[in-house]
Amino acid sequence: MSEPTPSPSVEISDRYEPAAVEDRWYPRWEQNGYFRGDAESAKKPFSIVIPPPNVTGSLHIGHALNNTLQDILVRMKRMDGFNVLWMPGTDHAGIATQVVVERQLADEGKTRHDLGREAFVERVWRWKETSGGTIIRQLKRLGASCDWSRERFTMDAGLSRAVREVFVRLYDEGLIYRDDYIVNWCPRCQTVLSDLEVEREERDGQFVYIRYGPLTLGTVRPETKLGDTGLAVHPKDKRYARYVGQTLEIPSVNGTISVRVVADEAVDPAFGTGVIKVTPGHDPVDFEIGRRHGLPVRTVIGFDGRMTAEAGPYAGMDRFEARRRIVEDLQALGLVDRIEPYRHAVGVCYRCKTVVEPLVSKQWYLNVTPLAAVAVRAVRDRRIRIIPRVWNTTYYHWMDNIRPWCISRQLWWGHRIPAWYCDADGSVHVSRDDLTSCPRCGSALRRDEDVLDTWFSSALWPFSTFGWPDDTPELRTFYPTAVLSTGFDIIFFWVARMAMMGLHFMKEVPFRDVYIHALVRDAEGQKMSKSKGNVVDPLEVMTKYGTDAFRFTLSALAAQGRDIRISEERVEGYRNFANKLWNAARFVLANLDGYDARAARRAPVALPDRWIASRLAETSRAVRTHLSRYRFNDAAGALYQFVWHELCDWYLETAKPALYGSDPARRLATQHTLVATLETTLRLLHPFMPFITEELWQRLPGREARGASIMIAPYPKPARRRGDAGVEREMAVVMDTVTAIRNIRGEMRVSPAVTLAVTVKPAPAHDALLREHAALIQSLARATLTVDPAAARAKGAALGVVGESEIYVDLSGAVDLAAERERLTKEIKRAEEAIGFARAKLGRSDFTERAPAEIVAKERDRLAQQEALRAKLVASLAWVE
RNA sequence: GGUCGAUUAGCUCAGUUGGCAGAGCACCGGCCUCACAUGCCGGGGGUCACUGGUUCAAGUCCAGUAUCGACCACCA
Repeated sequence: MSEPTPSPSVEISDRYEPAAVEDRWYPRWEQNGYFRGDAESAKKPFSIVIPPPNVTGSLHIGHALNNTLQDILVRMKRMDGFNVLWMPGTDHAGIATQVVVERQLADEGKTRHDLGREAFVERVWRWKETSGGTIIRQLKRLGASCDWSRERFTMDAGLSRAVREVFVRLYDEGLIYRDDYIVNWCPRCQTVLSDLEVEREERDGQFVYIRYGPLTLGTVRPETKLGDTGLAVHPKDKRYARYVGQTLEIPSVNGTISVRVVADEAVDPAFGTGVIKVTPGHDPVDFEIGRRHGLPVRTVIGFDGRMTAEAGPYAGMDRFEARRRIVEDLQALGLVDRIEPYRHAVGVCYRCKTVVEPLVSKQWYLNVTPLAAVAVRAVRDRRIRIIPRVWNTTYYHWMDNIRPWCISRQLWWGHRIPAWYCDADGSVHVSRDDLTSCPRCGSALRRDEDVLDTWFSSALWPFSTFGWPDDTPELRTFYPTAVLSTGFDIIFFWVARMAMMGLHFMKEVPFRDVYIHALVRDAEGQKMSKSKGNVVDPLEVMTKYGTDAFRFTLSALAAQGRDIRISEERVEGYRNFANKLWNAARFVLANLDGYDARAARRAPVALPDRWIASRLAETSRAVRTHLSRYRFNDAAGALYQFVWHELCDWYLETAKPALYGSDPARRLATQHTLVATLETTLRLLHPFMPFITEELWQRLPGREARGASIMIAPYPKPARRRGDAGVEREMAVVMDTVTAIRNIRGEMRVSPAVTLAVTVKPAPAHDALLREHAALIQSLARATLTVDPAAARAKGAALGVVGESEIYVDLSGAVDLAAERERLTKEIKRAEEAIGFARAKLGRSDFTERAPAEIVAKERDRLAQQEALRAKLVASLAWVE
């Protein structure tokens, strides 16, 4: 699938240039079918359904995060041999989409009513066909390995069939019903909203105390006074007990009105005067009270937000204007007792922030209570695991207090409710098939005008996309899905409803894990919003720093439980990481002259080779563990640490003397380790950085034997034995020695160009080891090294200590005595602090007696070590003086 | 009003089951050492918000306080 490896490495730029690489690989992966899930496969399935973005949407940072995380999981599992399906698609997004097209019409000076329903819906479809694919293209740019051959849309034929099937079944079960109830009405959007679609906003208002005959009560909505049909007090409130049951004739702005006084638990006797006016037509609480006590509904505000004819002199007036006028009129009549400023939360429309008007209207409802109980049990039984677990409480709380879901919307764009009314005999028919005449009397039927809440179809997504209600291979293979990844903001809107619908219709959870990722904020911790202008555009970031760098940033920041702040500096850092990897590969490729994989496999490996293999095994193990726990940041951190600080900082440096030296076997073994380590590292990194890893993997030798793409190569498994502890200890001695020498060089300000003369007086246990690796140490520390158990510190030599070994760095009189003294004093102080701490601890009998033996032993070791170190340093300090 | 979370280096944040605090960036010093200056080497810097408690041992567990934040909510 690719050209032969370009051999002369000089052609490779010393900067990683993401654009060309990204353009090259994605189409090939897709064309080769690597993204496809196979419904007939015998392999273990691993499926995820994408949270379908709105067709109107374009990729924002939240999408980028969520889809990056899903892609990491999916790519990892695919490499691990699973039959992976990442099911993509888009949501028709009722209001959002309708508004977009209505706005277009407005530019042409038209409204949807000018077109009529059919033409309007047709126009929305046209818009969807031409402009609806934006976000899909952007997801591809992100590298998302969805099975695009299966892409679905919540309003396509199959899903619409599922929606209708569900509606009919729930209706037949009596769970879907029609009711005259008080709803949240948005006068601007001209539709009902579900409770979830109403947001709370603090607004300043007035608390107006109005005289109601003998009683006084406070209200923030005086205009609803016109709809009052009662007064209510608490049943145990002795102050007002004598009025309960009476009907009072009360003078008001529209003449005398009669209201009945009722006693109801909903009244808080401690708030205000302890009396409330009951306006069943315009307040949810009052509506309930009205129902309980048989108070009539009186509607004084209409769907347009203006006062109705019922409002008499105020008819036609805007509801807020009416509020002001009524207060004035009440004051004129002397009916206002007093007015207090009042700040309170009002319900506003989630889309347009218009104050929602509670109104009584006939709507369709789904009684979710029985479904919720089942869905709660699934989480309690851990058949669904929510990660992180803190969200369980939120889920339970909402589910336990769930109220009927208002599912009808007064829109045109959406799944039209499959209900027909016969005006002749008054019958209602809900049907899977479109009806034309009344099954009962044969008269013409009128179809319900409303559509379903957009979330109704989303709730079916995990099974509707697999072909339900048919019994398909897809459904059998991929349901339930492995994990659902999403933000906490749609736990109620979507996750809870999928759980309910999935369990109800499939008798099985829709997903085993729910991973709730953090919310992405800007660098100042502000929620991103267009109005604030602080939106980070993923596309710009990808263009500037590369997709891999962006993806790696997101995963590195994706710690559980806290919001993410993204900043450009951070992305830049991971751009550098990609560049580092690129250059490491460039180094490897530039040093493969004469490399013969078969011969190399027989070459004897040395300490650094075994060390990096051990570290790589340990890193693979860590990455796997972290990913299995959705700890993306830890996985990314482990990879970063390994690649930069172990592979590049140490192994590549140890490789240089071996590659440039005169021992062909050593050179061969090193080449082999370089190739093998890099190859494995690329596979380990691939889910995080798909593009650069593929590009480099293709360039490494031996590709033909490994397969066509890194995407389908195996995900690294650590060898059975974990890290090789012996090798790591030995390498640590070498590394510590190098560091000690470098440390002296740095502190004494010796130029890196100077080769230092170093004598090591080794600890007996490290004598052979240090001799064996003297050449390596010399190369890494830029020094000439003499290992001599009988060595003594010479004049003009600085002292370093590694464990039991002493290191003398000859600075031949150039040693700055003051600096050396300062350095030694600092180290003595550090040792003494450690000694003091250890002594205090060991001095307490409760510690030595009660702490586990190994902890105590460790403490003793530490003390002994630090004491020896201090002795050496003190002696050395005397020598300097 | 209810619930939950946060408080760790100058900044942004990690810190899985309690066992002398870590990263990135920033900062200081030295380097264009033949993969990389998007780099290399070295360094400084923290009473883990506060108060108590449990424990041999607390950033980690418990209680309370303060500050910030999120979500839920029918006190009109």
